[in-house]
Amino acid sequence: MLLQNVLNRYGLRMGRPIRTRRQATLASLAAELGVSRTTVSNAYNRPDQLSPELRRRVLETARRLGYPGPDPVARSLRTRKAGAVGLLLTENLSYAFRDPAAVGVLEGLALACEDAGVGLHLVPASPGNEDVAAVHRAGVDGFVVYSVPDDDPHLGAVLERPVPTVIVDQPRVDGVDRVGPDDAAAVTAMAQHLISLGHRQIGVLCMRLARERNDDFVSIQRQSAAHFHVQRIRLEALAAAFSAAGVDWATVPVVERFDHTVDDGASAARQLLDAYPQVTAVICTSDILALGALAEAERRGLRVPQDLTVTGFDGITEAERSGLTTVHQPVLEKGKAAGKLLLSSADRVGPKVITLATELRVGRTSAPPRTVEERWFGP
Amino acid sequence: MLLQNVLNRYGLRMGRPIRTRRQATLASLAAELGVSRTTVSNAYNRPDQLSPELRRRVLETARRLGYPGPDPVARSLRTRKAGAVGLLLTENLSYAFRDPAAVGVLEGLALACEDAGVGLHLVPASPGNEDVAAVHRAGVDGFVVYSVPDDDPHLGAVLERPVPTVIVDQPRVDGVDRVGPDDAAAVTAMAQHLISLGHRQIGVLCMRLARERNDDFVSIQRQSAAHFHVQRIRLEALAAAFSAAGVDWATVPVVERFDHTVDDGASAARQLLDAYPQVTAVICTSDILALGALAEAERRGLRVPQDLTVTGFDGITEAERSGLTTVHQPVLEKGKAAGKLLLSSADRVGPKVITLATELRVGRTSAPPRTVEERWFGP
DNA sequence: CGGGTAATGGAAACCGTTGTCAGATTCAAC
DNA sequence: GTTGAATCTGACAACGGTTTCCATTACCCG
Repeated sequence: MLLQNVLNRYGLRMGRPIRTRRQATLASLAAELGVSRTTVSNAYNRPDQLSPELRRRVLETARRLGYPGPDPVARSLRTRKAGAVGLLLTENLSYAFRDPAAVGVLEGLALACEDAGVGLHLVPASPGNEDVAAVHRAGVDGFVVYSVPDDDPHLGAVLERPVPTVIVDQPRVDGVDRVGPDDAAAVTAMAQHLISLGHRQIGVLCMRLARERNDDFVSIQRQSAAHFHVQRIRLEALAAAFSAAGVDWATVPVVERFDHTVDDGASAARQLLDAYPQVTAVICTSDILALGALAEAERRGLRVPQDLTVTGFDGITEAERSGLTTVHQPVLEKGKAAGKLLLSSADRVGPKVITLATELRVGRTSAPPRTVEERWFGP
Repeated sequence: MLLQNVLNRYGLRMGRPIRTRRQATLASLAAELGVSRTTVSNAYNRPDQLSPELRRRVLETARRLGYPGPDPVARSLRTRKAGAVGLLLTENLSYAFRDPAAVGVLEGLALACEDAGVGLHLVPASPGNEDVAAVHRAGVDGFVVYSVPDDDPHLGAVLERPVPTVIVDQPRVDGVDRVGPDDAAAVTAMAQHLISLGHRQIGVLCMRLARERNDDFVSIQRQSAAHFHVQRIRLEALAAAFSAAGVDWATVPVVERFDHTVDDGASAARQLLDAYPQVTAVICTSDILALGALAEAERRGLRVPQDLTVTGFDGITEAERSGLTTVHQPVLEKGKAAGKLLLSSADRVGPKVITLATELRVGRTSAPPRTVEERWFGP
C-alpha cells in the first residue's frame, strides 16, 4: 500500500508498460511552461484566447511531456456535461443483442448519439440484479430506458437522477418522455385481420409479464397485473377485440415465456397445441416467438397457413423472409427518436410522447381456418 | 440568460417537470442534518463507519431532499475510477450492428463488463470523422479497440490516454494487449482445402483495405499496403499458399468492397465473375460477402458447389444455416476475452496476446472444380 | 502625448466528492 | 472519578479542470 502511494505520488503506475513517463496534469504543464493554468486550458478549449505562438508552444510541450489533454472526468465535473447518455435495459444482454428488434433500437440510438457526438453508455443491469449502484455510478447527461418492467428498481434509480430521461416502449411513467408504437391499435388491427378471416379458436404466446419466471399458461389475473406495460396492453387489446367478436377471453389460452428465443417460442407453441389442439391461430407478441411457433408447426406436420395461422409482432428481417404475417414497427426510427428526444430535451418544456406508426403486414402465414370437417377428414 | 442563471442558482431547471425541488449536494445535505460531509459520504460508502441510526437519518433526509446520492462524476474524479470501459470501433455503426460477427463481439464484451459491474461506453467515431475529441471526452478506465485501421487517428488518441487498452483483431500495435484469431493459419487451412480440391483458378472478395473507398479490383501494391492488418494478413496467407501450389498470385483477381453488406458481396462477385468467368472458386474474407456471392451465383444460374465453390470467414449463424464452407471463429469469446483482459490488466505486467482457436468448417458450398470440358459441355 | 481599445494572460473561485487523521464522545471497568 | 478502548465526527487537502472577472501591455488615432 505504501509503495503504491509513493508510486502514485510520482505519477508512476504499476503493472503496465511505461508508455507515459509520468502523469502530467494541466497544472504541471503550466508550471513547466511558466504560464497559468488558464492559459493551458485556453490552448485546448479557446484557441482564440491566446496567441498562436504561445498555443503552439503549449501543445508542443504537452506532447513532449506526454500530457494527453484535459482529463475528461475533471472537465465533466466542472462543465456539468458528461458527453454521454446512458442506456438502461433490464434484459439479459444476450437476448438484447440477439433479438433483431432490440438491436435495431440500439442501432438507432447509437446513430442519434453519433450525430450529436456523444457517447452511449450501456449500464450493466441484469434482470436478477437488484443492485442499482451501476445506475448511480454512470456519468451521463441523460438516460434512455428500454423495455423494463414498471417495478424495476433500476428504473426508480434512474428517475431519481436529476437528468432527463426517455422511456422506449415501456413502462409508461407520468411526466417522462416516451417513444413507442401505439401497441393497442396495432394489435387491434391484427385481431381484426384474424377475426375477419374467421378465427375464433385462438391461442396466444407472449413474452414475460413480470420479473418472476413463469413458463406456463397465464391466468387472467396475471395478465392484467403484468408489469411489462407493452405486453399488458397487447393482451388487453386482443381481449377487447375478440370479446367484441363473441369470444370469451377467459377461454383463450395464453402461454408465457420468460426468455425470448426462437426455441422458447417453439416450446410455448408445443405447450399450447398439446393442451389446445383445436386452436386455428397462434398469435404471438413478437416475431421471435412466432418463428418458434412456425418451427413447432412444421415439427408437428401442421401446414401453415392451411392447418394453422401464425402471426408475430415487430417486423424483423427474418420474419419478412419467412413470410410471417406480422405488425411492422420501425425499430431503427424508434431508437433514433429516443436519442433525439433525449438530446433535445434541454430546450423543451413539459414531457413529450412520440408515437410511431405501425403497419399490419399480411404474409403467407395467415389464412381462414379450416372447418372442423376439414380438420378431421381433410380438404 | 439571466433567468436561466437565477434558476440555476436555486437549483431549478427549465424544460422539465419539477421532479426534484433543488439540486441537493452532499454538502447541503450535511448542512441540513448538522453533520459533516464526511459523515454523509460514509453513510453511502462505508456503512460501518457510523451508527445505523444516524445512517438511517441521513438516507431518510436525502430522500426527503431529493438528493440522488453522490454525484458520479465528482466521485470518479476523486477515486480515479470511472466505472466504464470505452469501445472504439471505427465503422459505420449500422454495419457494426448488422454484421453478426461484430454483434457477437459486442455482446461478449458487454457480458464481461456486466460481470464486472462496469459500464460499456460506445465512443462515437464514424469512419469519415477525423475529430478525435470524442476519445478525449470519454470518461473511461480503459479502451477496447475493435477492428480499426492502423492509421486511424482515433487509435492514436486512445493510445495517448493513460489507460489500459486492448485491441481486438486489428491493428497489431507493439506493447498493446491484443485478442484475435490466428488469421494466417486459418486462411492457410482454407486455402489448403481448396487446393486439395483442385482449385487453381480462384478469385477473392475482401473487405476494405484502407480508409479510402475503392470498390474495385485491388493491385498487388494496395494489397500489401493495406491498413487493415487482418485483411492484409489474410491476403498474404492466401498468396503464400496458392503460390506454393503453383498459382501466380499476380494473376489472381481480388475485388474490394468498402461497405460490408450482403449486397456489396453480391456486387463484388458480379464484378469478379464478369471479368473472370473462368474462376472455379470465390474466396471471401467474410461470411457476409460470401452470402452475397452465393446470391450472385444463384442469380447467374451457377450451381454451388458444382459450378462454383464459395467460401467465407467468421462462422456466423446465417452462414451455418446456408451450409457455407467457412472458418469459424468464436466471436462471443473474443469479446469476452477482450473485456476480461482489459479489466484484469491492473494486476498484470507486460502486454498480453490472446490467440483464439479457429475451425475450418467444410459445408455444402465447396467441391472439386468442374473440368473445362464440363464447364462448356455439361457433365 | 493622452486616452480609448483590443489583445493577451493571470488570480481565484468553484465543480462535488473522498480520504486521512486527529480530536471528541461514549462507555465500561477499576 | 479516572482511564483506556471503542466509536464517531469534523477540518482540510486533494482530485484536475473551467470560467469569470481583472490587470497588463501594445496599439491606434487624433
